[in-house]
Amino acid sequence: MLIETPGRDTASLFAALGDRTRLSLLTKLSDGQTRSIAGLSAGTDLTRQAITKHLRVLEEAGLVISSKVGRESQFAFRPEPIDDIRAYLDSVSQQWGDALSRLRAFVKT
Amino acid sequence: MLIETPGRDTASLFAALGDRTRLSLLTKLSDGQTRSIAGLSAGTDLTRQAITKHLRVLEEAGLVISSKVGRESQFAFRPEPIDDIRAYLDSVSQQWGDALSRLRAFVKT
DNA sequence: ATAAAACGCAACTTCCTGGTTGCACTTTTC
DNA sequence: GAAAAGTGCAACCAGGAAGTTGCGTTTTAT
Repeated sequence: MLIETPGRDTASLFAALGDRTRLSLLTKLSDGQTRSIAGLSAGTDLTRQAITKHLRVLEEAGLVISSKVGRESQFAFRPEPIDDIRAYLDSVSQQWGDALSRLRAFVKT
Repeated sequence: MLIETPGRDTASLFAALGDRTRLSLLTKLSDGQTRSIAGLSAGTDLTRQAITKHLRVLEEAGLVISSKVGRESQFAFRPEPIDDIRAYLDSVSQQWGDALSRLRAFVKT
């Protein structure tokens, strides 16, 4: 059987999560509450602009969605891409598990 | 309840996976077979050195382990960190799920 | 109607990343 | 023992990422 090469978007997904600030933003938003940029910047030692950039990265990865409400733009968590990541982890884990099984069978012989 | 901020190493784990080349290397190695740098470089359009650098990144993240055997260094998949990633995804998903539950309960009232 | 809040855009800086090349070193192989 | 295979190390380069500052625009509040 062919080894399935992971899609390019899977890598970008991981890359979007590969930053402490973004990870923390996503963790906050995962409680289902919608937050503005100012709200997400409060309590951070970063600039509002920096937070904005990170949010755009998360949005491009599909992990977050934004909509303008009045003068502020609200961001919300979007869980769908998480499944893609799980799918990759599962495929890797399964291959690894299969290898272990074969190894055990071989040793027992 | 406090929102648990993800550890800094979780971010580096994601970062290590946030590259197509590294993702592909890890996918190959996840079949349990040990491979040399030359073996992993074969079939790639990249230099052996580039592959080496990627392998070092994976190794620092703990996703791979290496050992010198004669003149070549063998790399093997290391599944433990995968659980850390799953743990993060689960925590995020659970928070999200809880939020949905509360929302449904509220609407039904 | 003014002031303040919340944001977008753009320029700029700094640092990291992905990648290459060149060379030296150690093991194998013939 | 000489050639070839497999690496490691260091320098170097281009481009992208993270972050800041400055300024203009649109809403909201007083």
